[in-house]
Amino acid sequence: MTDGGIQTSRNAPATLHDVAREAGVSLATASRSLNGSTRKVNEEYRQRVLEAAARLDYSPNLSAQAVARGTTTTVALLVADIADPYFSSIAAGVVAEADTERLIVTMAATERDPDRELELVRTLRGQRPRVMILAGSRPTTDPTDGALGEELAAYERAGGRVVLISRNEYDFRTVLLDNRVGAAALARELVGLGYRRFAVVTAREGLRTAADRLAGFRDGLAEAGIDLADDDVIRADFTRDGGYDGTTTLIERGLHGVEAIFAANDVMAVGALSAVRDAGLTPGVDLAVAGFDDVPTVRDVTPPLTTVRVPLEEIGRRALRLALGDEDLAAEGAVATEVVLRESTPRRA
Amino acid sequence: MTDGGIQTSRNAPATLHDVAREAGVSLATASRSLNGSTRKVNEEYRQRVLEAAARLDYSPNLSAQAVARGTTTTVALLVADIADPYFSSIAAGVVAEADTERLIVTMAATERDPDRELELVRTLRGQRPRVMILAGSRPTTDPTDGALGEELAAYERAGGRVVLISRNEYDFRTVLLDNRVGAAALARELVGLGYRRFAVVTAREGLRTAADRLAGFRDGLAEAGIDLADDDVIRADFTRDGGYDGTTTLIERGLHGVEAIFAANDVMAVGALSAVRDAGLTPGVDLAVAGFDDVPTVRDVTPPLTTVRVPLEEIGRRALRLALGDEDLAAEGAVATEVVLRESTPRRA
DNA sequence: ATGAGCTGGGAAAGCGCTATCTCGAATTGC
DNA sequence: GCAATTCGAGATAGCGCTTTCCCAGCTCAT
Repeated sequence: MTDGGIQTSRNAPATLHDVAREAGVSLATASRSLNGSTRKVNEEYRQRVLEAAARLDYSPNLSAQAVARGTTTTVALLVADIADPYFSSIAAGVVAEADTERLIVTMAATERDPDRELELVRTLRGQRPRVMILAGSRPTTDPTDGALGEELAAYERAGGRVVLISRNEYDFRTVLLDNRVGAAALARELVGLGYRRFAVVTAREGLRTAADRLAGFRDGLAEAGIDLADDDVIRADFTRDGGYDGTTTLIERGLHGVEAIFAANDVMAVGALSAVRDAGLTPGVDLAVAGFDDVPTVRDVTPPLTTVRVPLEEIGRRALRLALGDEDLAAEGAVATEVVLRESTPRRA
Repeated sequence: MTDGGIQTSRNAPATLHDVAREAGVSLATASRSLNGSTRKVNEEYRQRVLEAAARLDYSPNLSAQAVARGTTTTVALLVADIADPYFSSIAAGVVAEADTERLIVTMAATERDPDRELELVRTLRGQRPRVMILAGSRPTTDPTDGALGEELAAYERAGGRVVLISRNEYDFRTVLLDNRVGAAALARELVGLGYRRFAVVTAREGLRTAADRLAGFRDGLAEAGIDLADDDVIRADFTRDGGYDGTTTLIERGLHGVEAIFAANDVMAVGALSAVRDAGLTPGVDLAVAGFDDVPTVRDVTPPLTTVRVPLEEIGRRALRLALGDEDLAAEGAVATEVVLRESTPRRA
């Protein structure tokens, strides 16, 4: 063999069978000793097995266990984009909670493509995960024509548990964030600070989360008798660059008295901040900016960003607990959000 | 049964056996039709099987396949903290590359705890992943006393592939970033901009990556005949808050002429920026700040951060390709880094 | 003593697949 | 026209486990 190493013989990993032989007990006893089944096993035997396992560096084959038991210890998590702090925070929560339940998380990225998402669900279903968590909003109109819903339903029929994060489109358990209420509260606060003329930079038509936030913001303004002209709603990608571009567009076409920008999520808001600055204006002074989510970085941008706090990691944890059948949670309703005022929206003189 | 739903009978998922029966062919033929084995199967039969599979909403049980084939399609990825942009960027790269290879990624977080890391490796080994990627630096002194190395070696002996990212402690394939060279280049550039007195905010003793970056920075300064006093090296957590705290400490104890701070990674640098500001100074004007990594957010902080770009996502992709046996990569050596000068380190008058 | 009732180890039947092997039928060569 | 091949479907032996099921050896009440 061309394997250059010394003693690098390719040993197949030890099987339970090997352990049993090494310990001089039956396969059944070895199995029982190593995973605490309902049945007791003589302490002396147990020790022998444990030692043999350690000696052989045994590691149980999870696939085989899954096949034999008919159930896995896997959680599947789908997000739009792993590098986006919104999703990575949620993912961190899911992973943390999974860890306490000794579950393993498999992750995939949909890249905001419904077809991809559907395909990923199909593949991941093959893993027979105990739970499947889908984060990230879907288009309000579904180009795959309900195929995703059917796929998920089939998965649940087979004993799986689906949890949706912030998308109440189908009839599955859902962790809802109060996008609408949060955005309304933000609008109210901004009005309270003296702002009267607003523009909104949001996602292109058809993204549920973005739509709700816009609607909520309108609600809040309406309470104060302020109307948001359609012209003052700019559509762009739901990303940092989208925020930048949308804001640039807004500024170039002329602000016409707009005093504050509401960006439908924080990464857009951060882009907006940079766009404002690049246009030669001072964010917070010439033009206020507010976002939504309170992702970790927004307290470190300048000026620190006013936003609506969403407990992202908690949402991840909650999604998993919900899937695992914590019914208290199911009753609790939407996750509360909280307006966080920072210097990007100073009180208006 | 207490199942409240209409027609929500809990159907076990269809098995290949069911598909074969439905299609009126043997198990073997069904298997061959659904995954294109080496053997041909009559087109008419194939169609029948495919249709039956669709009708029954069949999804192959990956665990069973893994057991039967003796090999999985899984990649295990260990990172310190999923919500940290450094790791989430790398993870995004791994996931993207895995996707093109039709591999599934399972992710876990070590939370920078070597014991946890070891335990996670043990658990994940049970999955028999094809590849195991460990990102994130380890202490230079290993509290688990080489146990991790042994565990990984055992895993490789059993046919797995280990890839380390930015940690060349063991004898496994590694994606090395040129921390030392990058930091030296940064130092050189800063000197070129007119800076002469530096402080470094870095991780506590014993973190490889941080140590290399410090050493490199010293190298670069040394070329210009500048010495970095030990007093001017502040140790703190390798996180945003660590950067903040370390910088605060530095400022409180008196700057004694320090003109620029080098933070050993970007999240620390971002914390440093905030600390400078909170101390009543203007970052970039009163005190320059530079970081390392070029995580996405640093172009949006104010002033935009000078840093050393590390192609994080590319590193993730590369790690996986390397594991999969792309030997060209193995020969390529460390990943190149590049100094990116931004406004947090303006030319000194 | 005796038989009913526990204990707890071992044999073996799966779990849902893949891959080898078998073997009849169709194809080919001379 | 008949043996020698080739082809491809089906039976079956695993893969590494778990979990019945069986049964020997006990204890204990009668």
